[in-house]
Amino acid sequence: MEFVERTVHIGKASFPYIPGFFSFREGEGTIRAYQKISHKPDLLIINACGTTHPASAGFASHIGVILDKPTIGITKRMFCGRAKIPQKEKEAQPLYHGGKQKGWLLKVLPETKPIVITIGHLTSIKSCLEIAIKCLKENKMPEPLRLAHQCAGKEKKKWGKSDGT
DNA sequence: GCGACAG
DNA sequence: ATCTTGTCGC
Repeated sequence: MEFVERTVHIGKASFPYIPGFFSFREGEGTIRAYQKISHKPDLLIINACGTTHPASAGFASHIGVILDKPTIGITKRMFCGRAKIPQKEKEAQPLYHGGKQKGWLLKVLPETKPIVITIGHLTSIKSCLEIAIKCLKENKMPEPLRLAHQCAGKEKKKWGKSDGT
């Protein structure tokens, strides 16, 4: 796995952060940043819920439908769903919601809370975990997400705190 | 029942 | 997300 490209969209969020309505706040900025990408990816890893959402379609699913692209949702904590808490390093426990398994809790590193991996759009329960694991390097969060998050932080400082993506 | 609640 | 220093580990 190697870094290929990075694009950024700067803009003010036009909607407040309300759990359950994440797409309204993050949707526009995400789409705009995606449109700038020259080398379109085969799949997107989104820092938000996938199908483990009150409406069974979180932001990761939403963005997948709009772009007609496979997506996986990865977050630091569960928004909804039920799962046993993995204790051992590299242990994965199934995450259920609405009577079906829709993701996993993965204990990436010892001494840290497990990350939440969920099916977003056009991905299977098996592949979402496999892909997430392949994207892990030496940090808790998968490399693509870690770099994107780091980049967002720097851009935010550069452009002042006008509240953005 | 109550509180918490993706970023 | 944001508030925030020094500190620990590879």
